[in-house]
Amino acid sequence: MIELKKLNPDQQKAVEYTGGAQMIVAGAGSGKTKVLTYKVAYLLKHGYKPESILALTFTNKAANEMKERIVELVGKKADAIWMGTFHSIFARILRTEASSTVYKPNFSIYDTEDSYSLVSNIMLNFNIEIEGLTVNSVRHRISFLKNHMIMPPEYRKHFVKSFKEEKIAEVYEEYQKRLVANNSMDFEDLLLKSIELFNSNSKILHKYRSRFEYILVDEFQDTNKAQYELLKLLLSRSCKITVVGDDAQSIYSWRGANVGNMLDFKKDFKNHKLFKLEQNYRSTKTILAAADSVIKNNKNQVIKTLWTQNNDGEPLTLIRCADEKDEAFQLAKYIKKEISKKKLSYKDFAILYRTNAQSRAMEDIFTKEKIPYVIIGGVEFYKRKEVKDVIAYLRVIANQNDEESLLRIMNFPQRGIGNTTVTRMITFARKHDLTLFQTMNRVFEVIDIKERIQKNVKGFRVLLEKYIKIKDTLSVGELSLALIDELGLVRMFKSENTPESQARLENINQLMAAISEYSKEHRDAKLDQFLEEVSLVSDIDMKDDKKNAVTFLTVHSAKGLEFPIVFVSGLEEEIFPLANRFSEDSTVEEERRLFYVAVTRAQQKVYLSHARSRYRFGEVAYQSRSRFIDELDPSTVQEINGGIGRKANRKTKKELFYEYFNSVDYEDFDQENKVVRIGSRVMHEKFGLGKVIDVTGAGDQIKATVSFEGNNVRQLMLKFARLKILH
DNA sequence: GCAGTGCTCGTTTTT
DNA sequence: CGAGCACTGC
Repeated sequence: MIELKKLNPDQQKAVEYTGGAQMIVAGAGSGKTKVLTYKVAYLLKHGYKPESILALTFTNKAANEMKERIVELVGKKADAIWMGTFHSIFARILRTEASSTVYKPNFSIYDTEDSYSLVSNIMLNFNIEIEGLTVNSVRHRISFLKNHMIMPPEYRKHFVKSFKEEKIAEVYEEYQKRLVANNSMDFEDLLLKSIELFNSNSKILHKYRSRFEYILVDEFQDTNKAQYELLKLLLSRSCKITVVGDDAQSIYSWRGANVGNMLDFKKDFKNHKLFKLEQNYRSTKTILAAADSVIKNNKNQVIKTLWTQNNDGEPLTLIRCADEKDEAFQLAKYIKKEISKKKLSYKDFAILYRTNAQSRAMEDIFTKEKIPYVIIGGVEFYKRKEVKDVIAYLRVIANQNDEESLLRIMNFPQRGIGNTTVTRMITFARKHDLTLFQTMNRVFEVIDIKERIQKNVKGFRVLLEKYIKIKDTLSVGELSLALIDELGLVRMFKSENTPESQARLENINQLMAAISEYSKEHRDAKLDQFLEEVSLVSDIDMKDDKKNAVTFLTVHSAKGLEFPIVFVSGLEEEIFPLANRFSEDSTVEEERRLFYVAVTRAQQKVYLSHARSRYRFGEVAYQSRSRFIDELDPSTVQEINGGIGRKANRKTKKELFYEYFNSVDYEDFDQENKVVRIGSRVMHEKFGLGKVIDVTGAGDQIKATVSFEGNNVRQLMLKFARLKILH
């Protein structure tokens, strides 16, 4: 049962208003998810059918959580609500309505990497070798254009003014053509093709317009032009829509998100009602004051005051560190300290950073310090090579037009179909207007391919066809299991027996576990459905909240989350704010909003850290501290002297070693001429401090037996081990 | 056609 | 520093 009494008066009013276009400006931690949840429950209570409500969120995780909470309030019927990200909802609609488009319902969804390789193939094909036109820059450009709804004809007409742009236009046109030929869409297409469909087919448009009687949008400040366009298309005359957003938390403009949508909304819906949620329930007064003191340096912002009844709380703690390892070590130290002091466990901590690369040092040190952690993002699970390879098989089995996936697996595992053969087949395919898959059946017609290799191609095709035939009779789980077995991947990785192949094997096993779990939960799910899910999940969606571990994640991934204690690391100029090659003022403002988001994730306490030097691009870079630190209201921060200089007397033995370890460059040490003797003290990057207990061999073959901390005895080849000899 | 080794290149953030 | 990548020698 829903009790509006559990809401504050502002929240209540926002829930109860159902008169038309509504905008809720909701500050960080002001209970916006709660309001949305109650609002949906309220709509259900007041006669809206679950299937007539469309709720759009930023991540699948947010959608799932919201749905769970609504189920708690109103029961199972909530399952019928249309709730998900823009991308997943419109993918679903496009599949249903595929017959009215040029696509077949089993279209593939290309991620950034797939789209990269498609662009790369096109550029190779077109022989484009122009200074400064890399595959990445072209891919970015295309993505940018699509995000801003500039299609090839318009691009050509208004933006092509140089030779370079002419070439980009050619690639862009071909890219769009190939996507259609591959029966595939990239992320942007999911939105753009939906718009196209609605604009070209009024029957379908009206079907959805009348279906969705109420639309709710979360994180409205991070919607892009196409998304806003879709909303406007779907709205009927009564304009029953609620958008929730906070301009101070707009951090996705690089992806085409347009805060301007918040202003446009006010213009486009003259009769809209504006609601504000300004009471924060999450953080301490000090944290809010600190966040506010920084964000107010932005020129572009809607002034609103966020207040809280929570305690003052502790000041933010600023930690100075020698370098990234020292930083990681100090964060570990403070986590241990907090746990021993307060009733907290590992899962109450989050370490935030600006770029994924920064997690590496943290991982090393936390492993050494035996602190459990989970990483969100980085090399995402479904993007790992071996995982993508298996997925590529499934994609081809589902959609034979998917040429990018077919190319991926053509010679994986190796079956004697090399580049030359593939190039010849593609040339043949283009000439005869066939797909690559069809060409495989006519490989005997392709000149210059040896009989032996023709056989290989035929064998590959027979393999695929076998699975294509049975794909609808087996569950996704059974199908994948049989496939993996036939490909012999497990055997392959086992026989390689290297650490890398071990890791790959692990990933394959994990993938199989995920697939069979999916199969169990979705008894009659078809392959297409599973693949769609896989294409649109993000790592944050897979976050396991039950595991007791410190969370490592980027500030972007942390959006919408909260933790009792938050560490914002790497607060250095060029890192946070990140150096921008095409620097414009607005980017610094976005970085500042990002900092605002980071700080306001915390409930009780914020630690800030910055390092004096840091490995970047393989060399040591000296860092100056972030301007955001200096913008903080000094009364909210307490600085402690960490790794550098003073107060060294307080350091533990271990700390001193870390510091020593980090303070010496390898070059300073003439390791060649240093002699390792029994009894030498050495430092190893992974194993830490140790003592040599035996030395054998001569010349290149010298091996040392070293006893490291924690009864860890290892034999190491001096040539490779890069031991630091301390004596 | 392919494996193995030098090379170079480049690193934001993500649906 | 490390992951992908083009080149080289089989």
